[in-house]
Amino acid sequence: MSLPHAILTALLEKPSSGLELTRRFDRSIGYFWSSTHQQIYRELGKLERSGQIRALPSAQPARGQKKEYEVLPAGREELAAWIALPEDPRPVRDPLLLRMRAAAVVGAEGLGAELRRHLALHRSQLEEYLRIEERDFPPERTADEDRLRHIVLRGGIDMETFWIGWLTRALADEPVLREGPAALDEPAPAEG
Amino acid sequence: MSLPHAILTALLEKPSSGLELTRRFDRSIGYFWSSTHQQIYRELGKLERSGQIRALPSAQPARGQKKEYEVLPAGREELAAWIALPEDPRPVRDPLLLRMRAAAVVGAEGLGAELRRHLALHRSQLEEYLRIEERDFPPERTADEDRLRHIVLRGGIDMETFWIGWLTRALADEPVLREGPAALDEPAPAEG
DNA sequence: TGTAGCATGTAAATTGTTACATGATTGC
DNA sequence: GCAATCATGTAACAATTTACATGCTACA
Repeated sequence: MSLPHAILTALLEKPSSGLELTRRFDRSIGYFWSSTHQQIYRELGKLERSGQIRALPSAQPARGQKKEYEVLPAGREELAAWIALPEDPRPVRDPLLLRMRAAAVVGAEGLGAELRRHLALHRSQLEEYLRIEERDFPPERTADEDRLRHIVLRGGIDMETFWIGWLTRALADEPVLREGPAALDEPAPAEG
Repeated sequence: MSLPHAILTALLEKPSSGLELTRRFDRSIGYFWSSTHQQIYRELGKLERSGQIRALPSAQPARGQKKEYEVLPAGREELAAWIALPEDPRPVRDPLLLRMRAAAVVGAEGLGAELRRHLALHRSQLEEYLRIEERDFPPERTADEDRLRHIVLRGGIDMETFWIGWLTRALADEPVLREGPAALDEPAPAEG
């Protein structure tokens, strides 16, 4: 149950409206805690009612009107307390690993193509992380927050590297995953 | 939405009752698709009503009585079709990375201890996977299903290895994570 | 004035979690 | 008989996803 904490973190980094938060949950914060605008608006309402955030005075209370929030002391305290709270790693729940296990009983038809597709996606995500690293974390920076944020980004980099390595090795080692994605002289596969 | 597929896979590997499935979702299948008995019973009901599985004839329909299920052809087809279905990797949602990002704005008090705790948990999980690998996948085995299941297990091994590497490096590099679990000769540091 | 895009929301359905309830079987 | 354990479930709630609804602003 970390969505409120993700929102508090984002708002401490920079006071924002719901839509601005939504956009930041598509990059930045969103790289390790994804969310949608529906969840965000609902949670902003809860956080406001519980006195952890407030709308900036300038904001109109009308619908369709931009409404910016900032974190109150109670919210900051809640966040600091949460950081130290013991919480075990989530049990893994990964559809791709599950599909491969299923393939062991009903056949790997079509799985090789999916692995190659995922490999491309992870490579592209890794490239994006590396661009961000180059842009935001030049070697000379040493403020505490920068170093911690850099470690977080390295988490993303290492995770993508893990997927790329695992997928590459699986495809290289395993003959049953080597079927072509579609014959070259057939019409292009439809995309939805 | 993969729980039904996880159950179909588990039942194809071996027809089972709800409780037996629950136990296998605590190890084996559960290493990459976790679930609880409540979800499992609910889903078994749905799968039975939709004709993808059936209770074995021997099973009594009484409460408290063991009831074993097996997969019907429709279930096997559904599973085979699902394997080839394009499905993007889930967006990451990791509380530990989020906590570190939060620590960059409100301070890392207590976070180092959590990282060390997680490091120990991941090391122990890795050891378990390596024991399973040694026991179930000796070098000479070469059946298709065994090789695929071995690749899945290697996914778990590589993932734990990634976490261990990232945590180790973070703890080694970052001074603000080096606080003791509680200072031995000081009162607990106040935090504003 | 109409339409595209910005911005904030509501509603419903699904999925996942936590706590509890009930019946059967086994060993004492 | 009774307690422990096996086994199957219900109920209530929380989190997440998907689809839709509404109001504002700019601009052609």
